[in-house]
Amino acid sequence: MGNSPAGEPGLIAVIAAALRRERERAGMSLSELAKRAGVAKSTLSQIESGAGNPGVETLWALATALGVPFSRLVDPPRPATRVLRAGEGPAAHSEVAGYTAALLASSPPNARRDLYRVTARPGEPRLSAPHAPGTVEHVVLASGRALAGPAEEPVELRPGDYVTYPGDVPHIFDALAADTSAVFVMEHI
Amino acid sequence: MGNSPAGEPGLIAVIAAALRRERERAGMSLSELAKRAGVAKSTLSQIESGAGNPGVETLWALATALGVPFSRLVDPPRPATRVLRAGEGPAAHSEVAGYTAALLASSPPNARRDLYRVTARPGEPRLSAPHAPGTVEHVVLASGRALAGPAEEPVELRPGDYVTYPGDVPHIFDALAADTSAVFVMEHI
DNA sequence: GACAGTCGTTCGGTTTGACGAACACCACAG
DNA sequence: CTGTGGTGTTCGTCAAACCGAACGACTGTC
Repeated sequence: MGNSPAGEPGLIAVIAAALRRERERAGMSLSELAKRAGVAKSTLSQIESGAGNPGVETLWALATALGVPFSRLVDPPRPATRVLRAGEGPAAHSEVAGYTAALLASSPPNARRDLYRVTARPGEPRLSAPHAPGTVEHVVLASGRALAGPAEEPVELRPGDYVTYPGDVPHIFDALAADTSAVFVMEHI
Repeated sequence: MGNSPAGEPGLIAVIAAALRRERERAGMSLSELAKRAGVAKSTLSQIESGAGNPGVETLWALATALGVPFSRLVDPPRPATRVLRAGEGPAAHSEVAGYTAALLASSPPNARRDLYRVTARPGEPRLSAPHAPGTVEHVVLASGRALAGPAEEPVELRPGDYVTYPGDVPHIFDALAADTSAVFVMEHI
């Protein structure tokens, strides 16, 4: 099951560390967490010590007992300070007539939540095909005016307005004024 | 391991469905996926049929072979359309002299990623104490001018500028012009 | 000091997940 | 009709995850 490219900690090591970290953050003892999760504390002890390959139900029980999402136990963190100026062309950006989308940030692995800056010219509505099921989009209008949301029932936005909607249906972003810009957050849940 | 509140599908059923869905979306046969992931196809067959409690390493191998994040196999989706107007006071908002922060969206359980809209008046810098370790903040300036980032080395932002930095150190947001507003994304990774 | 209450660890026994081979099924080439 | 290559399934074996109990260590309380 070669998923440990030498340098990396390895999956179960990550889980072990995350589990202990979250447990201590929650101020629980090993015994207490084991009891709450309905797991033998011997099992929990072994998992935290990095032994073996726990079953998903076991891990799930522990995660919910800790009150944290499952993914926090498997995806490690990662910080850093980064600046991107208004004009700069970032990692990835798409551009069609009068519409530019700049990818500001995305979370590994395989991008679960992406942050975009969008600018659009009026008169050229941007219709997006449905994304993967479970996707959700958030839009905050920074300037101008726009029509955004599901294609069937878009919402008119003014600066500061916010709308969220499922991303797995066709959706639209249509600038109604010059200098229209917005911040997009796209979650892949 | 009572994690199936009657109405819900149950964890392993969710995994089974998600696995089959993702596999078919990737256009892979059961045999092919099994081989790529280094898993016996009998094992994969049983998992997809909803049998038993697969190990995390097995699931991880399948997820990476499918090219999808681990969490997509365990966390089911959830949509909804919601609008919040610029002036509206939403779910939660803090307000100190000349500084308002409105919580636009947060992801359950226990908020892993929050979306804020912030407006600030110049001359009243907002210094935030460190958040939980692993927190990361993203800021996109919508209007005005501001100094934002880690307290030791803030960055001057103009409309459209973007900065990201660790949230577990003291950080600052200082408006430099009237009508300064920004969009905040706070991740708890 | 003796006791009760934690903490987290280690030790047999039972349950069960992962494996490989054999299986039935279908499609197509010969 | 008989291979040959593909699908996804079921079977028996073995390793291991999970469990409960027993363990030593450490902290109070009477």
